Amino acid sequence: MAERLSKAVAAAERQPAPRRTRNKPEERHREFVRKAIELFAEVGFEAGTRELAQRLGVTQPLLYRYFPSKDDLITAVYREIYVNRWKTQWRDGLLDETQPIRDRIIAFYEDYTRTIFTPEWLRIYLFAGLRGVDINHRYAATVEAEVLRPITLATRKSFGLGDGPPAAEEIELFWTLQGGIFYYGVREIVYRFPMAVDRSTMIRNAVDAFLEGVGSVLRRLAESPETAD
Amino acid sequence: MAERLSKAVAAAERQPAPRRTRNKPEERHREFVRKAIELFAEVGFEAGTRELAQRLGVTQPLLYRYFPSKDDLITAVYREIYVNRWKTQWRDGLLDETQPIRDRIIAFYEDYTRTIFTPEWLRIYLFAGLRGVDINHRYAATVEAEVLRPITLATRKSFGLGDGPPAAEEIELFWTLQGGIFYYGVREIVYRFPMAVDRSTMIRNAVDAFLEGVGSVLRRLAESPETAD
DNA sequence: ATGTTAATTTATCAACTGATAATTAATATG
DNA sequence: CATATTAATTATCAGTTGATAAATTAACAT
Repeated sequence: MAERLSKAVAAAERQPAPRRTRNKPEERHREFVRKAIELFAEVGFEAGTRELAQRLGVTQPLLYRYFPSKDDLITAVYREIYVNRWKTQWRDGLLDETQPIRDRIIAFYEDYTRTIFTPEWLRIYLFAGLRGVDINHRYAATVEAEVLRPITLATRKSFGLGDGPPAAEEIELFWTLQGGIFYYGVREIVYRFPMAVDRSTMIRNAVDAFLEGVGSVLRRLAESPETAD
Repeated sequence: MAERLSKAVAAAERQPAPRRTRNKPEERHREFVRKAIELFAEVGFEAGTRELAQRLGVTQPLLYRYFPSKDDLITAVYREIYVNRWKTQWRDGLLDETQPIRDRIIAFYEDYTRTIFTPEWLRIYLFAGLRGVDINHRYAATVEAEVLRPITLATRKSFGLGDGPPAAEEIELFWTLQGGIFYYGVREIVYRFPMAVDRSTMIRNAVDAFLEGVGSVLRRLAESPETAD
């Protein structure tokens, strides 16, 4: 399978040295990362540096002038996707009390899924998780601090409940909603299931059912003593 | 001179071939698959056949007496995990009307997560999904037919709603619950997050909130004409 | 033009990959 | 005990991998 491909590649590379024109280092750097994201999303991190070079129309050793090792390239990929694409306005929108809680949560998930429901975001996130890097830990901590805590507090408030720091059990409850929506994306983008319900409808129904039912559980948790610590 | 000596020493020290005793082919086959599951769960499918052979205390070419190719070994691994570990009693339990719907659903997720919340099950499932094999499609079809449809129908009934075939939107609603619980396992087992809430509590809260709120959405869907098709 | 600098290429390494052929030895069978 | 069978080994191949050193050449300053 890979043999035939490599043979074709070898034939193509035997060309009389296309001798690419030079580029500014910064542009190159960004270009490398961009194409690396594309490739890693398709194949995973085992993708060869030669394959990447070929897609860039460049020789393989050149990559090592810009990244000391393949791992450093991978790190740059992480930064680009999971740090640079985070929007601080998500938190702000969730805390904007001029809007009803339902609208705020739905608007957040509409925009959030627009950001992360791409092969690049989701596939590389799962690849990273399986690899055991700490990206996922750091990202989840951000989600909890910037999204789930605000959602929990805002929801509590909308039910007329106290506004102390959210208990672990409360946060976990909203993780279930987050996970349910996230996994819709995994099914659609990663597993490539034919989805019978469109994204917006799914979000609306999930949030409606959740908000309708979460009140009773939150009330119970507010009354019972904190068991989890 | 020194080289010749070291070469002689190396030859002498080259273990006198531990020469494993023979085993029955069937046992070997099962043993290979078992250890392959272990290895693939750890490293992924790029795990080397030599590493596997070493863990089995066996030479690498021997693997090819039992599996024509590495891909055939991987297929055997899939079968073992995702076909052989499926319990038909899950469906039966969900349809057992002598029990309240809440108890049925909680009991199901308790047992189901006991089966799939292992590194082997979850990691290999994600590896397979990223690889683009059809395992995940087939498995999801089973989940939908054997779990989500029964849950949907049973829940509908418990709310005194009609009992026609479930609409896609209804099924999708229960996929959100399924995905939320599934993703708890991914966070715990794959990402290795320190979980602040134990599995049973998470399941109970998630199911309670869901059942409390799902009624209103189901009623709305029952009244409005089928938009999704 | 001329020389300097650095971007890019060529050539190459050692380690590792899945897979095959030939050989050895343990077991069952007569 | 002799012999056939086959489980398991050794040896090896061809291809791929990440990475390094040295040679080349494009761009730019003078």
